Amino acid sequence: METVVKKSRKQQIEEKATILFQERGYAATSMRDLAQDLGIEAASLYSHIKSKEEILQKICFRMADEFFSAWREVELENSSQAAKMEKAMIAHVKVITKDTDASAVFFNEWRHLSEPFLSEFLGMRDDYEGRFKKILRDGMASGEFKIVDEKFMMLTLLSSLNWTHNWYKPEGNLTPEEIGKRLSGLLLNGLKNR
Amino acid sequence: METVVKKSRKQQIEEKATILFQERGYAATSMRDLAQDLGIEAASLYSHIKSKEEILQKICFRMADEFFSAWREVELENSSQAAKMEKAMIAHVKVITKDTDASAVFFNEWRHLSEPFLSEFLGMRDDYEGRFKKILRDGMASGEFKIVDEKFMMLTLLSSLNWTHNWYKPEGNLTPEEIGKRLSGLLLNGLKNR
DNA sequence: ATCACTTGCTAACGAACGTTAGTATGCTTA
DNA sequence: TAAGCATACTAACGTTCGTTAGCAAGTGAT
Repeated sequence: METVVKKSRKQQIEEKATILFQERGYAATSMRDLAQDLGIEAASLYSHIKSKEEILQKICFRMADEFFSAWREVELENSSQAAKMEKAMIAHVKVITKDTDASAVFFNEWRHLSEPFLSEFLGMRDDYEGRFKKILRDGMASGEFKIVDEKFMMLTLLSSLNWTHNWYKPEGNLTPEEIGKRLSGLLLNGLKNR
Repeated sequence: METVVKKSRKQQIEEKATILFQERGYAATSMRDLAQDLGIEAASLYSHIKSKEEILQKICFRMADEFFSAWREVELENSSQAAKMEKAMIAHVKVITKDTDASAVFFNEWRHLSEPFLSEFLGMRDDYEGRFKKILRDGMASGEFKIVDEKFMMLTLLSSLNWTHNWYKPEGNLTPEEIGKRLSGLLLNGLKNR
């Protein structure tokens, strides 16, 4: 027996918008496109939302929240920096794969945010990247990692992680957990001292 | 003494457009924006170009050409698959760093191409990715590389390479050659049998 | 001196854009 | 039964979009 949860129209709008923003990009998606996909008139959208950009804001900041929330369990890991990094990478991939459409919008369309949202967004991104850099720094300080260019390593690491939204398929044979493990294995193997 | 090469207006248009497309995205860049940056009227652009999309096509297919051209010297490398992969990665980074703006457009805006250009573009991308996969396959067949998921590895590899356009600065302390070397070192270390 | 080419303008086209105002209908709750 | 909320409509607003037509001035080559 299934429990049918009725989604509010507002939620339906945001979900459809996420798909369209991902497929065509924010700027190339019109409110009339969105309305048509929902079977209503464009003007009717405004009974539920304030503006087109509001939808983008919701998507971007909800994803940001999820990345930060997922970090909580990362902080619990204290055995080694390698273990901590693996946990961080797995957590990151889990968030992405839970909603690849929203992730694509998050990664590709944030620049269409207006101020002050843009600045807030970039601030959060800096914070998040800083957490990865800190693990690398701590690992190098303790001798666990080779000395490498911290920023270079962080960028390479995150680029591999963040690309997963482009190819992950829930029906594929790799679970999010396994993807995170493989990526950390791959990228940390060349990094570890032994 | 400097040699001043006068650039044709058409070329100036394409260069400015590249910058704007990179900054704001193709769809969010208007012909009036572009014209204003050049100090002329929007209508005047059409004395030099056929359409907005023509500019995008030029950028995308010129970049594609450069990636394929750079591959020629890769084919000369036959000592080992690891050496070949390193050469491929260096060549790839060199192309990206020679024009990071055009690269950004190439990577992010190709979906705004109309048919048949879109299909042609995707075909070329498949071809190019196939070349990386082949090096991996050959390396695994010869025992040089560990057996891994070929597609997964190729995607991870290319995502690290392709992200460089986002952070590379010509005035930085890393040369394109060194970036390619470091990336191949990092990603291939975990891959090699030893 | 003429021709061709490059470069640019003004004016305007039809289409699409995000959004607002005002109204109507039906459902749920008090 | 009344109130309030969710939902959707038609009509239209002012703006911006990519693009075209037609014209004009300057430059370099023949």
